Amino acid sequence: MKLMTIGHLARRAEVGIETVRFYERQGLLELPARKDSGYRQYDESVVARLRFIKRAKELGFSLKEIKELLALRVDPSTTCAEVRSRAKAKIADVEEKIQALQRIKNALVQLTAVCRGRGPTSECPILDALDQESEP
Amino acid sequence: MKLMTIGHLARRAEVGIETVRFYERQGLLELPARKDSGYRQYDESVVARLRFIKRAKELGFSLKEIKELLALRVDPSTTCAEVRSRAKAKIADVEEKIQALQRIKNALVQLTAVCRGRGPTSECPILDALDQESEP
DNA sequence: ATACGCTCCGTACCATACTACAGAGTCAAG
DNA sequence: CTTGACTCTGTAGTATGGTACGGAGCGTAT
Repeated sequence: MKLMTIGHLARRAEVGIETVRFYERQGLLELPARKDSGYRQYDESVVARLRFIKRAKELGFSLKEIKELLALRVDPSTTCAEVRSRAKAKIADVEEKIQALQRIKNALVQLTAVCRGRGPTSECPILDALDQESEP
Repeated sequence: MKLMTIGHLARRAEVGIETVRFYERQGLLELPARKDSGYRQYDESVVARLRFIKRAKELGFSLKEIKELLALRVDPSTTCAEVRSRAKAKIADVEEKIQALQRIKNALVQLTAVCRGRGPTSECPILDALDQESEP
């Protein structure tokens, strides 16, 4: 198992070194192994973890929520039923976001279709389009 | 056209009064009409605008991006072609988000399916599930 | 063996997006 | 015509999520 330094990890995951240490303090990354010198040592899997954190952030999840997503697992203090019920709640959450985005996307599509260069449009076309979305 | 005070507006859109004034300063809401007393007067449409801002924020858009979405319209300084090309860029953006959420959702679904109460699971099942997503 | 880059820790600072006053004026019910 | 709730402006404070030092030690290529 090849290990890497914090600098390599940060470059591979496209985040800053300080961000890695920040996430460690926030409990989003486990405490890594250390060399005798005190240098942190990371394995491959942490790259995926960091990329996940990055993507989830862009999707509007807070670090606290991301931590919860990463913690969805069975362990001595968490039963399978608990994990399942938490995961189901997250799924509902994610589905809501998908639907909201879908509505925004449809509104944008409609906006490009309606726009035909015949002069100024309404105050705020995207809201008009969303309106029609909800009451077709 | 019935007008409402900032307090009514805030309650209807489920945001704080201070938030309304903050959005006004940030240019997300137009300067409202005022009574002689200086009280702001809002019409119905601002409720929808605020709700849109609220939802978009939960989807990971910054106020700056939300402002851009609301500004997608033809006016004396913006041609239809410009609006269309900006809208297209936003659509691509939104589609990416939808896909990323879909992957997370699939990973969560898989996680609930795999979890069968046979003791501790891996370090981080959601990342395992996302892995399988990308290379089935 | 030394120079250059990397890493360590701690603390301080930053941007974004609110949230909470203070002190004064407004409105509307009784 | 007063009382209690609401609104005004301006400024200050908070939470989140980083980002940037400073001064020290580590690592390795020449």
